[in-house]
Amino acid sequence: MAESTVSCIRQVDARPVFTIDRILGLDLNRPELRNISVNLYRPWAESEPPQQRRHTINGGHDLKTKIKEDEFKYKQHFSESYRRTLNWYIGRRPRTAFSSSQIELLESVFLVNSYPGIDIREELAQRLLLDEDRIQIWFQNRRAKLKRSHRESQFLMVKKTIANLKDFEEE
Amino acid sequence: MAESTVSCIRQVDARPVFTIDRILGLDLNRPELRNISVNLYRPWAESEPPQQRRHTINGGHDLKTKIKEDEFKYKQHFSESYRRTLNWYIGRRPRTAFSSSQIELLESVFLVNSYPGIDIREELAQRLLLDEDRIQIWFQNRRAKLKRSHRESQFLMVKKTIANLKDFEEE
DNA sequence: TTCTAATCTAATGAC
DNA sequence: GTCATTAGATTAGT
Repeated sequence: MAESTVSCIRQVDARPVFTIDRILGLDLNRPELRNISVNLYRPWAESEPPQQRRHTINGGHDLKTKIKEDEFKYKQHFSESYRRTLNWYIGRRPRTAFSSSQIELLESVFLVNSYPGIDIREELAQRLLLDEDRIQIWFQNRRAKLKRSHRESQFLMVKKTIANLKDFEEE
Repeated sequence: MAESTVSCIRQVDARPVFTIDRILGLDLNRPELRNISVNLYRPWAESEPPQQRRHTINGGHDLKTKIKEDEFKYKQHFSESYRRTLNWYIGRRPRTAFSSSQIELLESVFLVNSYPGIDIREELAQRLLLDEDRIQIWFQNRRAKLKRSHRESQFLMVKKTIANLKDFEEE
């Protein structure tokens, strides 16, 4: 179980009272405090990775930067398999391509209810042969898109109004 | 902000064809569901809402209690999604973007104590020039993140074990 | 390039 | 407090 991880933290936790100063005084660079790693759950990664499947908790930034550098370095030799490995390394789910019929159903549901509960999402997932997770993400992104379009139209309205005011002044 | 809410509702007004039967339960078009005003305390909202305050603090009731009561009263007329829309109309707190140095301190404190008491939270708030509220929320979300990663790694372990068992059987 | 699936996390409300 | 879910901001694939 995660018992070991938990107890590790509890151990540290168990110390009596901390002031910020004391915490700041701690040498966080000590090896036992660094490289606290976390196994990420990547269900779409089918086989065992060639490398260790570990990301440091807040190492995402450095990791990404490093990967970007490598990407630039090897850009001309960028093969599909290398990209796949990179993708796995970063740990991103492969992009799902919805079919037009799937989109059609999702859009028609969105028109009526842009916040489907778990029951509706599950039903949709079953009908469309997708994970419920994909459905949820789709609705999240769809709502963001709607909101964006509203913002943009509002902006246009304001711009128009201002333009009209200017015309009025010039008359 | 009001613009998006209004057009959200207008969309429903258009009454498109329903594809999933369960959605039919929602009828946001009923007039009695509209124009329900509940003014909440949103100190970060720049201007006062145009309506009168319907809830005032009086007697032994605090604002939250009173709002809860009214919410219960109207619950039968209140669809979940309408309530949500209403809340967003009233306004969320703008998302706080922590600086990397703020995150750094927060993380270093989290490493040794993931449940800081009010005294430490206040001290952190003072140092980081943030509200104590933000600190508390940050720790809540950080704990949730840690827990999630634990769950995920456990799941992965189970998957691995099962895979190993299969390999063993096939030998 | 644009559009959008995916990710991360601050904020919220239910319990 | 946890937990699920949201919005907002971003990253990255087609």
